[in-house]
Amino acid sequence: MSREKTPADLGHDALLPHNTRRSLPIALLRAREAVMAHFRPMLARHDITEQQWRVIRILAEAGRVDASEMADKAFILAPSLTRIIRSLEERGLITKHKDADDGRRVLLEIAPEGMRVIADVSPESRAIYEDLETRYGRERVEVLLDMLDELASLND
Amino acid sequence: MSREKTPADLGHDALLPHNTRRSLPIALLRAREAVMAHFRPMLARHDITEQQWRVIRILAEAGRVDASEMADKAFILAPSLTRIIRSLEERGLITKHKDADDGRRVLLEIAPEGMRVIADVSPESRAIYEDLETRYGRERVEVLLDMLDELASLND
DNA sequence: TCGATTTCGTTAACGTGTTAAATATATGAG
DNA sequence: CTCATATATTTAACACGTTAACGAAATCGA
Repeated sequence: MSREKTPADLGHDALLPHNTRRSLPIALLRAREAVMAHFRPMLARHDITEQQWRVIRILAEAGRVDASEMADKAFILAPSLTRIIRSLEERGLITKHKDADDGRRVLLEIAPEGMRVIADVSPESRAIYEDLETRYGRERVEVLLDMLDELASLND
Repeated sequence: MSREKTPADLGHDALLPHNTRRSLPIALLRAREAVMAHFRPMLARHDITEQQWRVIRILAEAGRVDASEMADKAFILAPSLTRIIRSLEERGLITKHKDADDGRRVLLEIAPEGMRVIADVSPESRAIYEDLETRYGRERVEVLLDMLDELASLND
Protein backbone atom coordinates (compact mmCIF):
# COMPACT_ATOMS: atom_id res chain seq x y z
CA MET A 1 0.00 0.00 0.00
CA SER A 2 2.64 2.57 0.97
CA ARG A 3 4.93 2.67 -2.01
CA GLU A 4 8.28 4.39 -2.14
CA LYS A 5 7.91 8.08 -2.85
CA THR A 6 10.15 9.29 -5.66
CA PRO A 7 10.96 12.86 -6.64
CA ALA A 8 8.75 12.20 -9.63
CA ASP A 9 5.78 12.41 -7.35
CA LEU A 10 6.67 15.98 -6.52
CA GLY A 11 5.67 17.22 -9.95
CA HIS A 12 2.91 16.06 -12.22
CA ASP A 13 3.76 13.99 -15.23
CA ALA A 14 3.51 16.74 -17.79
CA LEU A 15 6.61 18.32 -16.31
CA LEU A 16 8.65 15.16 -16.65
CA PRO A 17 10.41 13.99 -19.76
CA HIS A 18 9.15 10.82 -21.36
CA ASN A 19 10.65 7.55 -20.30
CA THR A 20 14.33 7.16 -20.91
CA ARG A 21 13.90 3.64 -22.23
CA ARG A 22 12.15 4.76 -25.40
CA SER A 23 14.17 7.81 -26.25
CA LEU A 24 15.60 8.17 -29.73
CA PRO A 25 18.93 9.74 -28.69
CA ILE A 26 19.76 6.95 -26.23
CA ALA A 27 18.47 4.21 -28.50
CA LEU A 28 20.71 5.50 -31.28
CA LEU A 29 23.62 5.65 -28.88
CA ARG A 30 23.08 2.11 -27.65
CA ALA A 31 22.70 0.72 -31.13
CA ARG A 32 25.80 2.45 -32.36
CA GLU A 33 27.75 1.29 -29.36
CA ALA A 34 26.60 -2.29 -29.87
CA VAL A 35 27.75 -2.17 -33.48
CA MET A 36 31.08 -0.58 -32.66
CA ALA A 37 31.72 -3.15 -29.95
CA HIS A 38 32.23 -5.61 -32.80
CA PHE A 39 34.76 -3.42 -34.59
CA ARG A 40 36.68 -1.68 -31.84
CA PRO A 41 38.79 -4.60 -30.56
CA MET A 42 39.85 -5.41 -34.11
CA LEU A 43 40.78 -1.79 -34.84
CA ALA A 44 42.66 -1.63 -31.52
CA ARG A 45 44.71 -4.65 -32.53
CA HIS A 46 45.76 -2.68 -35.59
CA ASP A 47 46.44 0.34 -33.37
CA ILE A 48 43.99 2.72 -35.01
CA THR A 49 40.89 4.43 -33.73
CA GLU A 50 37.49 4.34 -35.32
CA GLN A 51 37.90 7.89 -36.61
CA GLN A 52 41.37 7.29 -37.99
CA TRP A 53 39.98 4.27 -39.79
CA ARG A 54 37.18 6.35 -41.29
CA VAL A 55 39.68 8.90 -42.59
CA ILE A 56 42.09 6.51 -44.27
CA ARG A 57 39.24 4.41 -45.59
CA ILE A 58 37.78 7.46 -47.30
CA LEU A 59 41.16 8.39 -48.75
CA ALA A 60 41.46 4.85 -50.11
CA GLU A 61 38.02 5.15 -51.68
CA ALA A 62 38.17 8.70 -52.97
CA GLY A 63 41.82 9.51 -53.57
CA ARG A 64 42.91 13.10 -52.93
CA VAL A 65 40.43 14.94 -50.73
CA ASP A 66 40.57 18.30 -48.97
CA ALA A 67 39.87 18.66 -45.27
CA SER A 68 36.37 20.07 -45.62
CA GLU A 69 35.31 17.28 -47.90
CA MET A 70 36.82 14.79 -45.47
CA ALA A 71 34.98 16.35 -42.53
CA ASP A 72 31.82 15.97 -44.52
CA LYS A 73 32.32 12.39 -45.62
CA ALA A 74 33.72 11.06 -42.36
CA PHE A 75 31.29 13.13 -40.32
CA ILE A 76 34.04 14.50 -38.14
CA LEU A 77 34.11 18.11 -36.93
CA ALA A 78 36.92 20.32 -38.20
CA PRO A 79 38.78 20.64 -34.89
CA SER A 80 38.80 16.88 -34.38
CA LEU A 81 39.88 16.38 -37.96
CA THR A 82 42.85 18.71 -37.48
CA ARG A 83 44.09 16.51 -34.63
CA ILE A 84 43.43 13.28 -36.46
CA ILE A 85 45.24 14.48 -39.56
CA ARG A 86 48.23 15.53 -37.48
CA SER A 87 48.39 12.14 -35.85
CA LEU A 88 47.95 10.18 -39.08
CA GLU A 89 50.62 12.26 -40.78
CA GLU A 90 53.05 11.77 -37.91
CA ARG A 91 52.50 8.05 -38.17
CA GLY A 92 53.12 8.16 -41.90
CA LEU A 93 49.70 6.83 -42.90
CA ILE A 94 48.74 9.90 -44.93
CA THR A 95 50.37 12.89 -46.54
CA LYS A 96 49.19 16.49 -46.43
CA HIS A 97 49.91 19.43 -48.70
CA LYS A 98 48.54 22.86 -49.37
CA ASP A 99 46.31 23.27 -52.39
CA ALA A 100 48.23 25.27 -54.99
CA ASP A 101 45.04 26.87 -56.33
CA ASP A 102 43.59 27.82 -52.94
CA GLY A 103 46.09 28.40 -50.20
CA ARG A 104 43.50 27.89 -47.49
CA ARG A 105 42.81 24.32 -48.41
CA VAL A 106 44.68 21.27 -47.20
CA LEU A 107 44.80 18.28 -49.50
CA LEU A 108 45.05 14.81 -48.03
CA GLU A 109 46.29 11.65 -49.66
CA ILE A 110 46.87 8.17 -48.37
CA ALA A 111 50.49 7.04 -48.03
CA PRO A 112 51.83 3.55 -48.81
CA GLU A 113 51.91 2.81 -45.10
CA GLY A 114 48.23 3.77 -44.98
CA MET A 115 47.44 1.45 -47.87
CA ARG A 116 49.08 -1.32 -45.91
CA VAL A 117 46.70 -0.66 -43.01
CA ILE A 118 43.78 -0.66 -45.43
CA ALA A 119 44.88 -4.01 -46.79
CA ASP A 120 45.22 -5.43 -43.29
CA VAL A 121 42.03 -4.08 -41.79
CA SER A 122 39.58 -4.22 -44.69
CA PRO A 123 39.11 -7.98 -44.83
CA GLU A 124 38.49 -8.20 -41.10
CA SER A 125 36.18 -5.21 -41.19
CA ARG A 126 34.20 -6.70 -44.04
CA ALA A 127 33.89 -10.02 -42.28
CA ILE A 128 32.58 -8.40 -39.13
CA TYR A 129 30.10 -6.31 -41.06
CA GLU A 130 28.85 -9.23 -43.08
CA ASP A 131 28.40 -11.33 -39.99
CA LEU A 132 26.39 -8.51 -38.49
CA GLU A 133 24.33 -8.12 -41.64
CA THR A 134 23.59 -11.81 -41.72
CA ARG A 135 22.52 -11.99 -38.12
CA TYR A 136 20.35 -8.88 -38.27
CA GLY A 137 19.04 -9.58 -41.70
CA ARG A 138 20.33 -8.11 -44.95
CA GLU A 139 17.06 -6.47 -45.96
CA ARG A 140 16.46 -5.16 -42.47
CA VAL A 141 19.82 -3.43 -42.55
CA GLU A 142 18.74 -1.72 -45.75
CA VAL A 143 15.45 -0.68 -44.23
CA LEU A 144 17.18 0.59 -41.13
CA LEU A 145 19.70 2.57 -43.18
CA ASP A 146 16.85 4.18 -45.09
CA MET A 147 15.02 5.10 -41.93
CA LEU A 148 18.18 6.54 -40.38
CA ASP A 149 18.91 8.57 -43.51
CA GLU A 150 15.45 10.00 -43.42
CA LEU A 151 15.79 10.88 -39.76
CA ALA A 152 19.12 12.54 -40.43
CA SER A 153 17.69 14.63 -43.23
CA LEU A 154 14.59 15.84 -41.40
CA ASN A 155 16.20 19.24 -40.91
CA ASP A 156 16.85 20.06 -44.55
CA MET B 1 38.75 7.48 -71.79
CA SER B 2 41.60 8.17 -69.33
CA ARG B 3 39.90 8.55 -66.03
CA GLU B 4 41.55 9.74 -62.82
CA LYS B 5 43.39 6.94 -61.09
CA THR B 6 42.61 6.66 -57.40
CA PRO B 7 44.43 4.61 -54.77
CA ALA B 8 41.39 2.35 -54.87
CA ASP B 9 42.60 1.11 -58.21
CA LEU B 10 45.76 -0.17 -56.62
CA GLY B 11 43.96 -3.01 -54.87
CA HIS B 12 41.05 -5.05 -56.04
CA ASP B 13 37.65 -4.41 -54.54
CA ALA B 14 37.62 -7.30 -52.12
CA LEU B 15 40.33 -5.58 -50.14
CA LEU B 16 38.36 -2.39 -49.76
CA PRO B 17 35.69 -1.75 -47.17
CA HIS B 18 32.18 -1.28 -48.45
CA ASN B 19 31.02 2.19 -49.31
CA THR B 20 31.02 4.68 -46.48
CA ARG B 21 27.63 6.00 -47.45
CA ARG B 22 25.77 2.86 -46.43
CA SER B 23 27.61 2.00 -43.28
CA LEU B 24 25.64 1.35 -40.13
CA PRO B 25 28.09 3.02 -37.72
CA ILE B 26 28.13 6.30 -39.64
CA ALA B 27 24.41 6.23 -40.37
CA LEU B 28 23.73 5.81 -36.66
CA LEU B 29 26.12 8.64 -35.88
CA ARG B 30 24.52 10.97 -38.41
CA ALA B 31 21.02 10.19 -37.25
CA ARG B 32 21.91 10.70 -33.62
CA GLU B 33 23.66 13.94 -34.43
CA ALA B 34 20.68 15.19 -36.38
CA VAL B 35 18.39 14.45 -33.45
CA MET B 36 20.69 16.02 -30.90
CA ALA B 37 21.03 19.14 -33.02
CA HIS B 38 17.45 19.87 -32.01
CA PHE B 39 18.12 19.48 -28.29
CA ARG B 40 21.62 20.80 -27.80
CA PRO B 41 21.00 24.54 -28.20
CA MET B 42 18.13 24.33 -25.72
CA LEU B 43 20.21 22.41 -23.19
CA ALA B 44 23.05 24.90 -23.68
CA ARG B 45 20.70 27.76 -22.85
CA HIS B 46 20.02 26.02 -19.55
CA ASP B 47 23.76 25.48 -19.12
CA ILE B 48 23.72 21.69 -18.98
CA THR B 49 25.19 19.06 -21.24
CA GLU B 50 23.31 16.20 -22.79
CA GLN B 51 24.86 13.74 -20.32
CA GLN B 52 24.13 15.90 -17.31
CA TRP B 53 20.56 16.11 -18.49
CA ARG B 54 20.33 12.33 -18.78
CA VAL B 55 21.59 11.91 -15.23
CA ILE B 56 19.26 14.33 -13.49
CA ARG B 57 16.36 13.19 -15.64
CA ILE B 58 16.88 9.63 -14.49
CA LEU B 59 17.12 10.75 -10.87
CA ALA B 60 13.83 12.60 -11.30
CA GLU B 61 12.24 9.47 -12.75
CA ALA B 62 13.72 6.85 -10.47
CA GLY B 63 14.55 8.55 -7.19
CA ARG B 64 17.61 7.30 -5.33
CA VAL B 65 19.96 5.38 -7.61
CA ASP B 66 23.50 4.10 -7.17
CA ALA B 67 26.27 4.88 -9.62
CA SER B 68 26.29 1.51 -11.36
CA GLU B 69 22.59 1.63 -11.95
CA MET B 70 22.95 5.16 -13.25
CA ALA B 71 25.75 4.16 -15.60
CA ASP B 72 23.46 1.46 -16.90
CA LYS B 73 20.36 3.57 -17.36
CA ALA B 74 22.07 6.66 -18.74
CA PHE B 75 24.46 4.56 -20.82
CA ILE B 76 27.48 6.44 -19.54
CA LEU B 77 30.78 4.74 -18.74
CA ALA B 78 31.91 4.75 -15.14
CA PRO B 79 34.85 7.14 -15.58
CA SER B 80 32.66 9.68 -17.36
CA LEU B 81 30.00 9.29 -14.73
CA THR B 82 32.48 10.03 -11.96
CA ARG B 83 33.25 13.38 -13.57
CA ILE B 84 29.64 14.18 -14.30
CA ILE B 85 28.60 13.40 -10.72
CA ARG B 86 31.35 15.59 -9.36
CA SER B 87 30.29 18.48 -11.54
CA LEU B 88 26.57 18.09 -10.80
CA GLU B 89 27.25 17.91 -7.07
CA GLU B 90 29.46 21.00 -7.16
CA ARG B 91 26.66 22.83 -8.91
CA GLY B 92 24.17 21.68 -6.28
CA LEU B 93 21.91 19.81 -8.72
CA ILE B 94 22.34 16.43 -7.01
CA THR B 95 23.50 15.01 -3.70
CA LYS B 96 25.76 12.02 -3.15
CA HIS B 97 26.25 9.76 -0.13
CA LYS B 98 27.81 6.44 0.62
CA ASP B 99 25.48 3.48 0.93
CA ALA B 100 25.34 2.46 4.60
CA ASP B 101 24.80 -1.20 3.72
CA ASP B 102 27.56 -1.42 1.11
CA GLY B 103 30.45 0.94 1.58
CA ARG B 104 31.52 0.64 -2.03
CA ARG B 105 28.32 2.05 -3.42
CA VAL B 106 27.55 5.71 -4.00
CA LEU B 107 23.91 6.73 -3.83
CA LEU B 108 22.69 9.65 -5.89
CA GLU B 109 19.65 11.79 -5.36
CA ILE B 110 18.33 14.87 -7.08
CA ALA B 111 18.53 18.13 -5.14
CA PRO B 112 15.88 20.90 -5.14
CA GLU B 113 18.07 22.91 -7.50
CA GLY B 114 18.10 19.90 -9.80
CA MET B 115 14.33 19.64 -9.67
CA ARG B 116 14.17 23.28 -10.72
CA VAL B 117 16.24 22.42 -13.82
CA ILE B 118 13.94 19.48 -14.52
CA ALA B 119 10.94 21.76 -14.32
CA ASP B 120 12.57 24.29 -16.64
CA VAL B 121 13.92 21.90 -19.25
CA SER B 122 11.29 19.17 -19.40
CA PRO B 123 8.57 21.15 -21.17
CA GLU B 124 10.97 22.36 -23.82
CA SER B 125 12.48 18.91 -24.23
CA ARG B 126 9.06 17.36 -24.58
CA ALA B 127 8.03 19.93 -27.16
CA ILE B 128 11.11 19.31 -29.24
CA TYR B 129 10.66 15.56 -29.08
CA GLU B 130 7.01 15.73 -29.99
CA ASP B 131 7.72 17.96 -32.92
CA LEU B 132 10.29 15.47 -34.09
CA GLU B 133 7.89 12.57 -33.59
CA THR B 134 5.22 14.34 -35.54
CA ARG B 135 7.46 15.18 -38.44
CA TYR B 136 9.02 11.73 -38.66
CA GLY B 137 5.83 9.89 -37.90
CA ARG B 138 4.75 8.56 -34.51
CA GLU B 139 4.50 4.95 -35.62
CA ARG B 140 7.75 5.11 -37.54
CA VAL B 141 9.51 6.28 -34.40
CA GLU B 142 8.19 3.19 -32.65
CA VAL B 143 9.32 0.93 -35.46
CA LEU B 144 12.73 2.56 -35.49
CA LEU B 145 13.08 2.19 -31.72
CA ASP B 146 12.25 -1.48 -32.01
CA MET B 147 14.76 -2.02 -34.77
CA LEU B 148 17.44 -0.18 -32.82
CA ASP B 149 16.71 -2.20 -29.69
CA GLU B 150 17.08 -5.37 -31.64
CA LEU B 151 20.35 -4.24 -33.15
CA ALA B 152 21.62 -3.30 -29.71
CA SER B 153 20.74 -6.69 -28.29
CA LEU B 154 22.26 -8.79 -31.08
CA ASN B 155 25.20 -9.64 -28.85
CA ASP B 156 23.27 -11.15 -25.95
C1' DT C 1 38.83 -16.44 10.36
C1' DC C 2 41.67 -15.54 6.66
C1' DG C 3 43.36 -15.00 2.20
C1' DA C 4 41.98 -15.00 -2.65
C1' DT C 5 38.71 -13.20 -5.63
C1' DT C 6 35.14 -10.13 -7.12
C1' DT C 7 32.78 -5.82 -7.33
C1' DC C 8 32.31 -0.66 -7.08
C1' DG C 9 34.02 3.49 -7.80
C1' DT C 10 37.99 6.43 -8.90
C1' DT C 11 42.14 8.04 -11.22
C1' DA C 12 45.15 8.41 -15.17
C1' DA C 13 46.18 9.01 -19.94
C1' DC C 14 44.92 9.75 -24.31
C1' DG C 15 41.70 10.65 -28.22
C1' DT C 16 37.49 12.78 -29.75
C1' DG C 17 33.21 16.08 -29.46
C1' DT C 18 31.71 20.83 -29.07
C1' DT C 19 31.75 25.74 -29.16
C1' DA C 20 34.03 30.06 -29.77
C1' DA C 21 37.69 32.67 -31.32
C1' DA C 22 41.85 33.31 -34.11
C1' DT C 23 44.49 33.10 -38.46
C1' DA C 24 45.21 33.00 -43.25
C1' DT C 25 43.64 33.15 -47.76
C1' DA C 26 40.12 34.18 -51.26
C1' DT C 27 36.35 36.87 -53.17
C1' DG C 28 33.47 40.70 -54.24
C1' DA C 29 31.80 45.65 -54.17
C1' DG C 30 33.08 50.01 -55.04
C1' DC D 1 43.22 48.22 -56.34
C1' DT D 2 41.42 48.16 -51.74
C1' DC D 3 38.65 47.34 -48.03
C1' DA D 4 35.04 44.61 -46.24
C1' DT D 5 33.33 40.13 -46.10
C1' DA D 6 33.34 35.24 -46.60
C1' DT D 7 35.60 30.72 -46.39
C1' DA D 8 39.09 27.01 -44.81
C1' DT D 9 41.67 25.56 -41.26
C1' DT D 10 43.65 25.87 -36.75
C1' DT D 11 43.87 26.78 -31.79
C1' DA D 12 41.96 26.89 -27.24
C1' DA D 13 39.17 25.32 -23.52
C1' DC D 14 36.30 22.26 -21.58
C1' DA D 15 33.40 17.92 -21.43
C1' DC D 16 32.94 13.20 -22.62
C1' DG D 17 34.55 8.39 -24.49
C1' DT D 18 37.73 4.59 -23.91
C1' DT D 19 40.95 1.49 -21.85
C1' DA D 20 43.86 0.13 -18.11
C1' DA D 21 45.14 0.19 -13.55
C1' DC D 22 44.27 1.22 -8.73
C1' DG D 23 42.18 1.32 -3.98
C1' DA D 24 38.58 0.03 -0.95
C1' DA D 25 34.92 -2.78 0.45
C1' DA D 26 32.37 -7.12 0.02
C1' DT D 27 32.16 -12.07 -0.71
C1' DC D 28 33.47 -16.67 -0.96
C1' DG D 29 36.01 -20.91 -0.02
C1' DA D 30 39.22 -23.27 2.61
